[in-house]
Amino acid sequence: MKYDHKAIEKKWQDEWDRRSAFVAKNDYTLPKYYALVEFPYPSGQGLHIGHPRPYTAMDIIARKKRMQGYNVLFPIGWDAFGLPTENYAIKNKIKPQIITERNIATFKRQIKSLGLSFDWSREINTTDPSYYKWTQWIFIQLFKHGLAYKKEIAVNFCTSCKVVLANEEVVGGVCERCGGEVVRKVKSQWLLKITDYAQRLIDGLADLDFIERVKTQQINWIGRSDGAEIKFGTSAGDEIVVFTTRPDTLFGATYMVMAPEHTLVEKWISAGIIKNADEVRAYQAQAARKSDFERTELQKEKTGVRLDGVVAINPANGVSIPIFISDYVLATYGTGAIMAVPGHDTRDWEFAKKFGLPIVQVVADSSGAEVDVESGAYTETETGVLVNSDYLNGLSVEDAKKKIVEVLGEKGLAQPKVNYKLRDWVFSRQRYWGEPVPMVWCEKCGWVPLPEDQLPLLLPDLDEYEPTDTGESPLAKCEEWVNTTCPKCGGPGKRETDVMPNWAGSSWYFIRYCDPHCDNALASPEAVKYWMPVDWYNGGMEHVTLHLLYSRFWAQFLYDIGVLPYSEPYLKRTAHGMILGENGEKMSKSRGNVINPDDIVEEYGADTLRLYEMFIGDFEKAAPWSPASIRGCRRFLERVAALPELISGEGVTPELERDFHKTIKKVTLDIDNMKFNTAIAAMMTLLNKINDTGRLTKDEFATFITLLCPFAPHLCEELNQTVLGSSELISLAKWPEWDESKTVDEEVEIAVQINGKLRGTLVIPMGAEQAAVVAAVRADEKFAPMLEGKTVIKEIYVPNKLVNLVIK
RNA sequence: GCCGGUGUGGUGGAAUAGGCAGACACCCGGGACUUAAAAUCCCGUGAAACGAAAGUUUCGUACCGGUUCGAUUCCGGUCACCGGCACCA
Repeated sequence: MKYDHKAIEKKWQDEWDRRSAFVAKNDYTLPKYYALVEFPYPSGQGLHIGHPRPYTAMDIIARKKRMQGYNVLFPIGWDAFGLPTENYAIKNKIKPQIITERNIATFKRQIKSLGLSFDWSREINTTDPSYYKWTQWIFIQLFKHGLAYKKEIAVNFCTSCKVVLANEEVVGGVCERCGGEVVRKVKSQWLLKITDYAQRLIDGLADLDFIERVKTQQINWIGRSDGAEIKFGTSAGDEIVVFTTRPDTLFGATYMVMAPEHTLVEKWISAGIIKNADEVRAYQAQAARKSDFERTELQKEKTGVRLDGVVAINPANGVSIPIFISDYVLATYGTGAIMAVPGHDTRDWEFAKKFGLPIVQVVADSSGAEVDVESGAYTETETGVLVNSDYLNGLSVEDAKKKIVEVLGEKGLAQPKVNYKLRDWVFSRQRYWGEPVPMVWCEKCGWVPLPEDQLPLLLPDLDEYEPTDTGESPLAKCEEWVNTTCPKCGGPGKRETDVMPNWAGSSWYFIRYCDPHCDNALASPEAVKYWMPVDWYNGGMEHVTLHLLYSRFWAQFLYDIGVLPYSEPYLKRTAHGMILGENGEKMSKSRGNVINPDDIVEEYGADTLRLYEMFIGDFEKAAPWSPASIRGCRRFLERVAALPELISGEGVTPELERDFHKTIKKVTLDIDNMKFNTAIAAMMTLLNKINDTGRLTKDEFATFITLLCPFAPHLCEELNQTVLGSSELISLAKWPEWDESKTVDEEVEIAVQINGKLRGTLVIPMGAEQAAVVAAVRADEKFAPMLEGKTVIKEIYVPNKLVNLVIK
């Protein structure tokens, strides 16, 4: 058969559509399988050559599961709210709705050209009011349960996008999206209390089949620290509470540091206690001006100001110690104040050196010997032993931690405490192209959520989307929309003008797929119970601390309020590696190494592109694009297309039959382990063997194209129809099974070693006994002379692999 | 600095409950077919040395060392690169 991919591919894509081949069945008695890929943001650039990699991988898994008899849900949709579309709208004076529609059309055409077995009847779009109605509904539930609240906070503000960013969106001190400068600004924002779920988000990971690097990255991001809170008295009468993970070192605390924003500073200045108030104010102002970027840049040199006129008292020994403010102490973590132990903390040591503060050693090495804390902090905790610490002397660090909290705890001065790095999720964006927050401000009632029958709260149709210079949302200009009545008291009210971040819609989309047209719930409880949780979710590493964490948080919340019957949405999570440019660098316009998938589909066909993206290397690792290598995949498919010429009526050959069983086993297991590259290599090897054999049976040919079908479905459908004369879809055929006994060869070639060095090979019957193998080696004309006159002092035999004779 | 990952031919990559390193493919070289080229097919292809040849030997999985009959795989140390976090007390 001449392999004309252009004629074949469109034909079968249409045929799959016509027969609704991949539509998931709503028969909840069938065994189900839910395979999920991260739905794309339909950007103006069109599909990236990286997209087909995870899509094809999950497509192969979905197709194989379907062929194995599962009712498979493999859905797709569009995560379409977001800044790039809005920025494009501003620049080109086109409505975001229209741009989004266009981009989706392009993406859809491109994705369809790849022959992915998505269930298009369940296509969703986060910007569709029937979808974001339920995003808004979830927000209201969060509000009703006290998990959404509005607060004046210092937020990350991108000066270029003019928008507030979540901590997760600030990368290296600059805006993740545009690279613009990020400054801190105080604004009233909606926040979601993800911190309430910090521990559950850690604990939940234990039983999930997530790849290890995803788990550790989430755990590190949540950042649990076990320690204690300790109260320090002051000469001003107020108490300073600190959080520390090293309460054992309390006797070594020689000064204290508070964040410049700490409320006590303000209180003491107003009370006239602080004598150098001007200096303190100047430092506060300077710290507030610094952007995150400057803070990290300037971190080498410690700065700070001593509060003159007030001292603290170390509760362990009653010693008076000075108090400083410094921006190396963060207002947002712990209590915003620390006890400084310069002998055993690197940061405190640097600060103490700079300000000439005393450095006291309270931990010695395991032998109890003094260590030098003048030239650097001693931070060893495993083997350290306490010294200069009264009743803690001689204890290990671990024991001392417990003891001191116990002793001070009795006086009410200390208690165990757990802290997390995770902060609440800043949920407001002062932009246009997002879900409106369904809340009304009423002077009398405060913030009031819209009643459910007023959802969705539609995004008004504007002509101007520019954010204002004050950082207010463009919606604020739309007075007829802003001014409304309070749903509670009927008095005048004003709508919230900020919109949700683009992480909102993607935090629950996998639930909507279960029942995408449901109009009285996120999805019907029966559908959710049947389809959820997602059996296998593949996505990028870049979403581990954002989307993946946020969506687990929402799922846990929805479980708590009885909407989801499972608290964890995804059973299994894997991550794909990036496709890099030919030069091994990340693909980008500026580097000029971008490959357009349309060109590849046009020249080689979708089947070749699919095959190549799976063959390129280890699925989890990044791999450079190679225009030369892709030809090898095309050649393989051409040889497959030529295979029918070899079909003969003669029976199977036992050797080839064994090769088939081995290949079925290998491909089946490799797909389950995402080892697509070796699965393809196995099929290539089998094809080479068929060509060497020179003939194969019709059944064997059918088996071959069934195995290959998930990888190159168009060609296999065509061969199934034209060569085998089938009117059924091979995409829905039964997956081949192997007979274990037929995967075993009768004879096997083993390695023969003498003194651990390879000396040759020997063919022996499969499963031969050690004595027989050694005898065969001794009798062999090649090995016998090597053994002559020597004594064998040890025989090592690994069945069917190797024999090693140690001689003297 | 901390956490995680990765280092294998000219290239992408195989092979680790320790057991014939380099599967499969790309590139390259030689040959067949062709007036010629492309395509296709066949053969070769880690390096070095010896040999007329079949072949033989030595070296070789970032580097140094250890355990073992045997190490790409395990252990200790070093270096390089990639990703994440980063004054989190």
